[in-house]
Amino acid sequence: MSKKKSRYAPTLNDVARESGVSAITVSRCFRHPEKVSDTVRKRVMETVEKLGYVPNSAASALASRRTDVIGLLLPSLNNNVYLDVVSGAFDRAHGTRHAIQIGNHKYSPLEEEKLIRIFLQQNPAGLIVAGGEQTEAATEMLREADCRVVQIMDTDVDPIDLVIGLDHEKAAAEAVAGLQARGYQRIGFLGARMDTRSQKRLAGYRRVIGDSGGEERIATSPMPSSARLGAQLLADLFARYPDTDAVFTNNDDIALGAYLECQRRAIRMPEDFGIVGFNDMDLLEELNPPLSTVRTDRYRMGHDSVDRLIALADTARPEGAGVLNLGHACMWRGTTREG
Amino acid sequence: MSKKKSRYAPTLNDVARESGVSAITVSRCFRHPEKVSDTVRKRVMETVEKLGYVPNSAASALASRRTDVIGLLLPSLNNNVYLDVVSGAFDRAHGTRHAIQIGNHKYSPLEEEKLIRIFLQQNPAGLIVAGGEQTEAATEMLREADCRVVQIMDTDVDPIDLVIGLDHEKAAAEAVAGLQARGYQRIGFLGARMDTRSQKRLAGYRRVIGDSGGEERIATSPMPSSARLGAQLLADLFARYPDTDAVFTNNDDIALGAYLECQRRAIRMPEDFGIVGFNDMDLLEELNPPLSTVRTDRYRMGHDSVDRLIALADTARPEGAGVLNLGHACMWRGTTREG
DNA sequence: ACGATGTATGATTGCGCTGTCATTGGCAAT
DNA sequence: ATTGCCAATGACAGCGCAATCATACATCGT
Repeated sequence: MSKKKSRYAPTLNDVARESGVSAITVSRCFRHPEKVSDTVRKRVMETVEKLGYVPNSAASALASRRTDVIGLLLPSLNNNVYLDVVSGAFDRAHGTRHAIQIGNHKYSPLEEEKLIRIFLQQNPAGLIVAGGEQTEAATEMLREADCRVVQIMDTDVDPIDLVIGLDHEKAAAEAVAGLQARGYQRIGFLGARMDTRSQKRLAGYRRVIGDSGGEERIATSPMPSSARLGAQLLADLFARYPDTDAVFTNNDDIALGAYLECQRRAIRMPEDFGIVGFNDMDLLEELNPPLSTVRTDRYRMGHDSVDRLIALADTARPEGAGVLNLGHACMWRGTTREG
Repeated sequence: MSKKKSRYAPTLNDVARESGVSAITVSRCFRHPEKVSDTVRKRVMETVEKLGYVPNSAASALASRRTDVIGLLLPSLNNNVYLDVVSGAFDRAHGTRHAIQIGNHKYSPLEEEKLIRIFLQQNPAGLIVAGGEQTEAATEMLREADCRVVQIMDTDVDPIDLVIGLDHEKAAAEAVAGLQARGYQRIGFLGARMDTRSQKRLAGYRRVIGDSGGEERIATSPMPSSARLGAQLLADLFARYPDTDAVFTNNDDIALGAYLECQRRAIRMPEDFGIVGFNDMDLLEELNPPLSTVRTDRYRMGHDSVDRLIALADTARPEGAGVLNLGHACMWRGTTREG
């Protein structure tokens, strides 16, 4: 299975010679096609096809001091939420000259700072960062960066260029208020891996419970989310507050665990117990009864981030800033009573 | 929100001047640290730290004609199976100088060929490709490539360098035989998106059913997998073969759909009906009853691929080839009778 | 008809780094 | 002391491309 030395790959010069133009003209056919006459461009592109020429991105990056890479910094890759973001980002980048480069910092701000430094050194076309937990230094770097930065997931962060996300506290508050409106009175909160967004959802829960003079019933864990953990958290909550009649959960994994724990205990949903999850994973709707949850559009966060970055890439600096709230939707289904 | 021009980033020369050595020595501190004396390396690294120097990967790639990028070509990003692969790959690459670059060809061999061409042009440190559905041209490129290629997912493909996967047909055959051993006699197959691997699982099913003189009961769909589709496929199967007493499914999404459809129809599992899924998603075990399935180790496929590529990167060509079968394990749980 | 303006193309240069080969100095063997 | 060798370091060139400036030619208005 020995390998041949990779054959001499054609360069810009080869294409230029073959099509009887200068190298820079070939380069222009890729970078600034509008500056080349149709006849020449057509001829060059035929040669490109014929020789199987593919631009060397390293040389291009070195000479132009920029790349077509869009960095996507995520706190986790073990989570369906971020898979959807990734999926949206790749779908949008597909077929463009842009490539998505993922970085996974595993919820570590220090690791994130390191990744930001590395990514920025490569002069990316843009950077997408999830969440607002950067270190001082990281924020500073992003602010000074020579590329656009999109912050996704939350809306209540200090915008650098563009923010695309949703209001987690508001979404949580709506969900909890919705439970109350449906007649549930002793509502608990179940949460895992209490990162910033989870904290915001908890804050939303607290606000509504506080406003209505209710008692806070909270079970959380620093562990990553899972259905198993959701079941444990519900068991924990019942041990401390046996009369709890509903829970709002941090996310759908936890909700599913709570749901299954209720089934095990033969607790009737929605009559005797209500559950609302968060994110609206696909399978929830298939359950019997289908699980109520708060729908969020992670796919679009990834997709639109890349879309905006591509659109803004060659634009003058100042415009295009702001906050884009993708919103949320409470999906009241079978695990909650009629409103 | 206007941005400052990115400040002058320190280069190799800056570090060299600052630490009183030549540029090439600084370069060596990164690329070949063993060729630099401890004292000099320590001094250089302190300067690197002090100036916040980060190597310019484009310049490095151009000069050395190689990059530290490992390409990971996948057929989908909407699938937990590949998320696990990605997760494993990123975990292994984390903290090394290697970066993972994902490509998503959406089950299109032509798209895959295009991606392979683009990736190879960048002189990657290695390439990981999922599945064995390449075009002729793609296979040829991989064979001639100047880097190691790891083919993952399957084991029964023609190895280029290294193959890491499992035997889908055998795994399916074991699962179906296991159902028979547990007393199920009229076993169906449910499958979605019938890609190569799905076909192999179907082949395993057919072989066992054929060998035992049973009747094939197959419901498939070209659509992507989902719980909803699983429910539909089971309904379809029941419509055609009402006396079916078990199903082996293509994957866990389909299995989950079938499972929920059984619940809806109040079909008792495992007494009156058996289900075996494929892949062992986390949540299956939490169901009541827990879903039987075939465990596969996608995380390790991603992880070990990167591990081998890093280990082999600087190694002479010929060794390290072969097939690594990560195996599988039938998890007999609550949706199948005792054996 | 003439310069003014614009459009298409080319020549030169250097981006930051590393491969290659050359040089230096220290040390063991003779 | 001389030779040979190896480890440590340096000088230089060039990787493939695109920014910049220069040039040739066409088009237009007066």
